[in-house]
Amino acid sequence: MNIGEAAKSSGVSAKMIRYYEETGLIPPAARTQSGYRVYAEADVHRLRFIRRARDLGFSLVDIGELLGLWRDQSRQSADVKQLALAHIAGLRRKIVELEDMASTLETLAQACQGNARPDCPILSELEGPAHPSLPDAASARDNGVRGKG
Amino acid sequence: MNIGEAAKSSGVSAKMIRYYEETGLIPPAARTQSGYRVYAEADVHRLRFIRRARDLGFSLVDIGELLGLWRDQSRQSADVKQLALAHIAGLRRKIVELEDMASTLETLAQACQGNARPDCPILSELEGPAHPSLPDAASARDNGVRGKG
DNA sequence: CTTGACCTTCCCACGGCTGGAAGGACTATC
DNA sequence: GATAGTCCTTCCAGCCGTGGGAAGGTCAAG
Repeated sequence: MNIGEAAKSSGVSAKMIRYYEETGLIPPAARTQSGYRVYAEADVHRLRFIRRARDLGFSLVDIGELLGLWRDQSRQSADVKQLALAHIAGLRRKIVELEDMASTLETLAQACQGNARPDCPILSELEGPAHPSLPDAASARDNGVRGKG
Repeated sequence: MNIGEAAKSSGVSAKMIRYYEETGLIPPAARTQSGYRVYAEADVHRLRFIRRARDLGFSLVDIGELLGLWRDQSRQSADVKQLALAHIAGLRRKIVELEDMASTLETLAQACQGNARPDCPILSELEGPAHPSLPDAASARDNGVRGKG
């Protein structure tokens, strides 16, 4: 099975498969005499695992650990759970942060007439926090949670 | 005022100030004879504007537009509002996406014993959606929250 | 034999920074 | 006025995960 087929049936692009191999997330694929990468069902299975973990927002480092636990028959489910809970906490932090931004902006947008005149509370707020009645803007910007941008 | 002072009093790092200048977000600063950048209060004011917009999650491209509107005395508040509303929509989309991830993971984590034994529904879910006992968790992921596939 | 689809490696770009190295400029102290 | 220490300058490289594309090799079909 060539990389294209493996990509199609795993949902991971060929580019990404090569990248994952290069960074050591997955072991080097077998090769044909001419240098083409060759994949077996087990490899595709692993790629699908990675894809699903990405869909759940895990970083590649986390996924490396998850793969290790997956392969380890003597693993403890507590270790997996801990990883998951830590990731959930990161997601929740990020959600709160974005929620703060969105709600602040919504308050400002509601106060903005949105007409042909220049005066705008959104710009006033950005200009300076001279509006004591409005909620604070969020301060931290990124805590490492992967989005899908 | 040197770049270090401007950085301190605006909350934007010196590195960032140079970067913003390089990318054209802000105009080139004045220079001393020896090449040091020099900043006036108005420059710091603009940097603070940028900082606050970043805190609200605006991209640098968006901030460029906001700066243009800010400077433009004949602006229409409708234009500012439109920008804000588009950004809010983006934030909300991302929040929903992260929320889906978090809730799926929470369902899985709750089903995981978290003990010394190896069996773990989290890994089972990642392995393949062939888990009839947890259909809700599986479908939450499939519901449109995929980034670029 | 040629066409076209695939594969290979390689580098570049994105956003939004952060860090560091090499070297010049300034200020304070001896 | 030498020296130390802190600031400033530019340039280069990396982070994360991915897409894009060039230049060239390989393979199957017509």
